[in-house]
Amino acid sequence: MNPWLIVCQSVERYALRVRKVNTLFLSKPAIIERMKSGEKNIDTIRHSLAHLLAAAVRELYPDAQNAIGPAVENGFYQDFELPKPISDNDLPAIEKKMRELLPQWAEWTKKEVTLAQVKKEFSWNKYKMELAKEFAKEKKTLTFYICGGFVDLCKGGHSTPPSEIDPKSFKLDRVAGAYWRGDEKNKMLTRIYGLAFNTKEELEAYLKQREEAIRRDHKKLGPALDLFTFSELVGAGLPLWTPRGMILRELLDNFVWELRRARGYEKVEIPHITKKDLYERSGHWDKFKDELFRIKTREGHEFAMKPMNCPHHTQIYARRKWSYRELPQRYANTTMVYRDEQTGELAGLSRVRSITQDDAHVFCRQSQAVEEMGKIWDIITEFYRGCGFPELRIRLSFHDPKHPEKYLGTPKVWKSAEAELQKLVKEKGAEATVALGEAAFYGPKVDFIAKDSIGREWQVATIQLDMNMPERFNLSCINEKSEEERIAMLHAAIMGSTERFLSVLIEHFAGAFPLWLSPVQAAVIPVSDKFIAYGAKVRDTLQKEGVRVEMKHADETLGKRIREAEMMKIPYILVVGDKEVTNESVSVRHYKRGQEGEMKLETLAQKVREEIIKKII
RNA sequence: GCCGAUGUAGCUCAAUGGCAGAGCAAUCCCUUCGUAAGGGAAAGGUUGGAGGUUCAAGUCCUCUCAUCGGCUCCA
Repeated sequence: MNPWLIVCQSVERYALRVRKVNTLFLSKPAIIERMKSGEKNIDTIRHSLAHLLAAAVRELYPDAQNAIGPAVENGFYQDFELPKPISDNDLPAIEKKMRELLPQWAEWTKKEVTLAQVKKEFSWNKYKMELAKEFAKEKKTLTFYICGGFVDLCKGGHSTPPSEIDPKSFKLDRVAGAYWRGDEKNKMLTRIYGLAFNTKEELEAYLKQREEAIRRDHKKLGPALDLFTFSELVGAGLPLWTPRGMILRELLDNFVWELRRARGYEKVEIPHITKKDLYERSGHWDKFKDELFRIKTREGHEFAMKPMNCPHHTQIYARRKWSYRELPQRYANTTMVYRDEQTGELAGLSRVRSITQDDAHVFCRQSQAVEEMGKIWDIITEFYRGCGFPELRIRLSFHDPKHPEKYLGTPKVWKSAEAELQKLVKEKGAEATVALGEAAFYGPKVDFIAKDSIGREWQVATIQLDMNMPERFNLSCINEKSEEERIAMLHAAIMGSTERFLSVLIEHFAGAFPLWLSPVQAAVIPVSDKFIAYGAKVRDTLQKEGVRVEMKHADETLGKRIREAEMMKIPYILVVGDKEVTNESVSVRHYKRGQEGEMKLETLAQKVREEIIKKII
């Protein structure tokens, strides 16, 4: 297999894994195209630096075997099997060696070789040998690329001589583990990541952006703003929600519910456990048994914590026979699901074991499916607009017509559903990319991708058409001809996972939420405790308007109390003293707009109320 | 789960194998202040947990839990 393919596949898997769609990732053909063209570009520089890294490591650790080393987003990496583990602390020495070698790397030499020649040159390196044998089998030309006396088995893609690379434009970043060829069953290699850009300035800009991302990290900001916490006693991946965090969660959930209610959704509720029978029927027991938290009753019966809600919801639908006139049935349910994720995968709120889903399922005739999807679409766009993501990128995940066997349902059903989805996109005046082969086996999807304030893209919502569940649970309605008709089912989560959505939201706003979402919307600060009575009046007036407001007592200096309110990112800081008492006013300081001066209490209350209702960002 | 790193007071961080410390927060006292840190006192610890080496362990070793960066997986 071509090492580039391995790289590209792992890059794609990475993108999927974090469900973060990074525009900087090049598609597989694009990388290969650029490598082939040999044009001077950043990828060839990065690729060359990977060779240089291999050479430096081989000099410092003569027993090291280098595996593959491609260009990736922001830089490059090289995998090694090392006699002794190394850590980030060893990177400066390797980096120094790279810079030392750099001037000697003035020219690339390409040499076509036979398998015998590879065997001779790389007898010490089982990874290169494995690749070479495979290429030979596939009748590919084997090539050596030599630079600065360092020979590597490589497909090519080097234009700039490394000696021309600015030594300050690259930097070794970190050490990580990676499986040989990305396969869990294979040996774990040591991967050294490097950063590389065209210029020193670009590298510095990237490092700065990364710092910005760290500043916004929800794992730090969440506890700092007192939104959630973790406990070692409770366990990894099980966030605990504080009063302030709960305000946020409820506001978001109510918003979703408001949008749903207007479109005919009804609330349902389900237990968090079930007999295993439900998942045996749905097919999840077999396929996902490793990820189920299982429970054995004292009588020996096996139960499981629910990892999803659809099977439960199907049983609400299945409680009786339905006339086609009563469809669609739309069930909404915000509830937690539990998945036994691998500990190494858990990360803040982005990946947890107790996941809140704002889940909804629509049970409808197949002929109604696209119209219902349109309604969900509207909910999604309105919701995300209200949360500060005015523009969403849309991806239609369709089936791969070359492999009809991989999908449930007839090609005809797929074709017509997909054609209608295309029509829907047009009706909505949206643009969408079509991703063939990205559909679930049970139906096509519409995926929504949001861009955050520092340019990162996140897949946030999806609408899925499910032709599998109705089949497995024999869900139907009685149609006009008095026949049993198989229905369709839609999965309609808006936030998807509340936890994951909050992680994106916290980072998007760097914790400074829009007014309507702020757990505390205003802080009243009396200049001294002579003004506590008036402060209380201000607080009560705003509270009557539904504003979440706190008063900060005067046992600390004014400056300090303002600082505390600022650090908690409270939108309105209202200072009251002599002048304000006389004028029935407040002195307004806004967390984004700064000092706003004196304002009549009445005027402020009205203004704040309006800002909340209109969900101004 | 795998590779690597980290874990000291609520938070941020000190401490050659030799008496576990500072700032902030919390508490109490003084201060009553006009837009991002007023002053003082007292308190806060089984150094994540368990075991081991040593005259002596925060420091070295083993196991374990948690966190971070990756890998693998994800309905």
